[in-house]
Amino acid sequence: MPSPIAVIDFETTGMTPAQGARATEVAIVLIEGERVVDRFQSLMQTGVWIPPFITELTGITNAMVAAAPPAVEVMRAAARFVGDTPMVAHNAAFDSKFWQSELRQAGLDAPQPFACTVLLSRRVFPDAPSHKLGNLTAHLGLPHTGRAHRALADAEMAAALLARMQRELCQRFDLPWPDHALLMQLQRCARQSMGKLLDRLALNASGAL
DNA sequence: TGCCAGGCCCTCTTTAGGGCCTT
Repeated sequence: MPSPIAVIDFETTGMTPAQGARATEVAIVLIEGERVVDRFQSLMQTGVWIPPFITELTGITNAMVAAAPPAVEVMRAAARFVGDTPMVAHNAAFDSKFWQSELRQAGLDAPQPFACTVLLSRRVFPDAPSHKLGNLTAHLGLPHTGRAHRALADAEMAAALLARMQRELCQRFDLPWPDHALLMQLQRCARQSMGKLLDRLALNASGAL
């Protein structure tokens, strides 16, 4: 049984917590292999104003978050949901910063390691015309999961993309189902060294080494 | 009501610049 991975997506008021941006919605999809085994989703109230262009992008309004539970409450529930499960996000540099920032403001640590589906997809599908989440999932023919730029739909898309890449790695290199540690290793490789790493793993898997 | 980051990767590179990706 493949070990679980938590795929997360935040909607926010801006690009970075360093400039005062806060989360407006979080969704987490727990997957084991290719199977979604659990989901967590909630809007959250931080008191930070949502600019109109963000509302246009996400559909999330100031009225919606005003009626949502406080961010501290939501993040504590999210942390309980994730536990120590390793995490994945599409452009993890973005979501991991909000994960750390929102948990810190809720008085919690964020010890979970993050792997990134953007970095991985650039390795696994280097010839894809675009590595934006929506474009890439459409290019690969993955199922439509709902309104783009809502947290749960995007987390489900990223989870489907991750599973597709893991299956691709299994088939292409005759590997066992790649775990989070291997995904972390792959995302850090330059394209050539990724090939060498996978060749070595494939030889290992075949018993040749 | 609105400002606009940062890490990664590629290449016409490495004493750098520009594009991609996330909201």
